[in-house]
Amino acid sequence: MTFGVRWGEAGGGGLSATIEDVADRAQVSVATVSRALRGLPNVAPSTRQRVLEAAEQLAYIADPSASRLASGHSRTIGLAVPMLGQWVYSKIFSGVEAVVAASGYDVLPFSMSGPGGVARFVEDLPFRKRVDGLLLVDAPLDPPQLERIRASEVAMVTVGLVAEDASSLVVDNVAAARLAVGHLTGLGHQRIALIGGVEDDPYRFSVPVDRYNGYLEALTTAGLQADPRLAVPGNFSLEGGAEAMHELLGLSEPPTAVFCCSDEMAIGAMQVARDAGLRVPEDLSIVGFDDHDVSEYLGLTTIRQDVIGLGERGAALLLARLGDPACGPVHERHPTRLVVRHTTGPPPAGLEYRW
Amino acid sequence: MTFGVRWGEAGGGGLSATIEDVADRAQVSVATVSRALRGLPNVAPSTRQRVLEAAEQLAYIADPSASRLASGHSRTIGLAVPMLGQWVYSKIFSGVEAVVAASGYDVLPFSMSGPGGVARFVEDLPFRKRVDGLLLVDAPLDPPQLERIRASEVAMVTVGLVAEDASSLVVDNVAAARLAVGHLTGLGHQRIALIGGVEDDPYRFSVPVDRYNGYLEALTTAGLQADPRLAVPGNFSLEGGAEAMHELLGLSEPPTAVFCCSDEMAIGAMQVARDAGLRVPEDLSIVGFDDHDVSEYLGLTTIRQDVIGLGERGAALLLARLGDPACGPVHERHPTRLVVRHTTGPPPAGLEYRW
DNA sequence: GACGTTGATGGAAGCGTTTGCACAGGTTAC
DNA sequence: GTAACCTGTGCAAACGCTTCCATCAACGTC
Repeated sequence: MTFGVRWGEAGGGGLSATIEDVADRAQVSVATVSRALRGLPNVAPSTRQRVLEAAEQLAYIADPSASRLASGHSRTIGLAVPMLGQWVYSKIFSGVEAVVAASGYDVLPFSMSGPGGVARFVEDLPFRKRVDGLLLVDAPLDPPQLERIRASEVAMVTVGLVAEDASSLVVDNVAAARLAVGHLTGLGHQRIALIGGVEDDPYRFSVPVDRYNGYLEALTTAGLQADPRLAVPGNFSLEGGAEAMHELLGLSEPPTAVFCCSDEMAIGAMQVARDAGLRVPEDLSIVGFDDHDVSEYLGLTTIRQDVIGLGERGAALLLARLGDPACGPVHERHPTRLVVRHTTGPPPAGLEYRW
Repeated sequence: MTFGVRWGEAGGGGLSATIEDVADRAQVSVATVSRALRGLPNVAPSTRQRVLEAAEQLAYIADPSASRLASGHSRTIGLAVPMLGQWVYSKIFSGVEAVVAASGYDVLPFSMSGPGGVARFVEDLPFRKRVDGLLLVDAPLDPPQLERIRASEVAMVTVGLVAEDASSLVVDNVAAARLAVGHLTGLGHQRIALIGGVEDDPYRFSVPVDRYNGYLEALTTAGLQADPRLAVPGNFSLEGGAEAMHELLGLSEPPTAVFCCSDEMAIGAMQVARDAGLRVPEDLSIVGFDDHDVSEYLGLTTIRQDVIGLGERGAALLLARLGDPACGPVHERHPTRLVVRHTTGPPPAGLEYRW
């Protein structure tokens, strides 16, 4: 047992006060301290006051490990994303962190891009015994994998994929892509390329697939035929977008417009196009996806989605679920919208009657 | 006590196995299980083997709360940054996470931009009792604040500021800014603006101040006189950079070159300049700072610093310190370099003899 | 005035680990 | 052949909380 007196009003210096120190100082039992500090009922106001003062003077905070062990709750939520450091996920992260921190929970990040990738994540379930809830973002999991995660018995909210008995938050990537490409066909473009995900993606992320399908649908709607040579992988990175654009420009019949599945790829593509002497949008139209921070300043026409909001909402949903496990899963669709800026326009006149 | 038999080879389904279940199954005491699983010495190879198998069959993992409580170590490091979601910090984060995850530690993020900001962070010390070590990034702390954090007795590594008895990682922002501005003076510019931090920054972040000083030094070296109207705040954001550029263009004698303290601000500035009909670099040269992902593709001349590496190195330093608390603090300076791309050139000829 | 009721409190048993200590048996050193 | 050591193991006491249960006083109620 430690002596309360060690904790001067300076509030620091040495070992940390325990609940017992507070109890001694407030002249009550540890049980009462625990109740008083957590705002539980059945504590006399005067007692609570005394406990609060004692805790304040000792600069006491409950040891989370002890508290977790005793209560069985970690007051922590896990956030698993494909890759920390990618723009979209860092924004989602900041949204999550803000909401979670405000509620007194901790957030524990997991990057599924580490060694072993998603498979390793599902194999190890590294969040086991450390989180109360898991926010799983854009993880392309098959049913057995989902089942394995579900068996770990943490509350789950998924973003970007739907899993029964977990709440989910999705954006309709198919519709959004259709919208973007429809914008191009509406302008009169007939030769429209797509810069998408990874070729033979081992992870089978759904985002690029959905956007690709939306692209196809929009072409069909416009009565156009898809040319497979116009759909090239861009790896969701600037470099990938640039390479893809190079490839497209090398075609015998290059596109008059490009739909890029992310703004990063669009930026890479745009730069290559300009380096090649093409004017955007006079010679080539470009549409992106995400509405990256810089897109507005680059004048990039794109599909806007509120990524920070996605993180905030996902976190809120998860916290609500933890607060009341009875409430069933909800499935929400988050809106996207087309933001027309200055990288899209009608196809070059000279080309219009080439076909 | 639970029966080992509940844990089929399926490895899941229901409550989680405890160390006691493993002990029962391996026919040893819990103490031996603990030692065997953690690779401690004085365990017979055959025993260890048996324990490992039992643990494997039960899909056992140690409960971190219990382990933390008993051992006094959380095997967690805290990462405190001014603002999650800002490009620089999300990159540092991803560097940290990679290193920390590989070593089996958890990382707990803190954003100092939340309610109350840095002051609140120092007041509450939210990482208390939850981390073994703290990686503190770009926090502008005064000595009493640093002292308060030090009193919380966590190992600390700082990035972007120097604190005695904590290891630190800094970049020489003064020299880097000098280099950037020296590049402009070398090209013949005489009217060089600076787009910097926040006016009367309540946080007193050192980064903008240092870069400003480097700017002044470079001007002096070139025999130029600083014009206070040419130094405007840009808030380290795209929007701020854009506004700052507007302000600069409104001057009776606008600059021929601008040094921006971050690439984001440079991008905003560049866009405004172009919208105003200025060609970059023919009419206006722009230098940034950071080497943002998109900078290469925008052709932005900038100061490159390896932010991911900063995170990785900081994490490694912290882990080393935790592994061997005896090892003294180290202070490292991380290199920066000027990357000349296509946004800088000589000042417009017509203007050279205006002054 | 005896009696359930309610509110405030304390005692004590966990929670699942780690770790200091004790101990048995087997070596090695003289 | 005894003393001094290792090695491998188990026992049990922490670690600092939460929470069930019992207790006790004060309060109407009939």
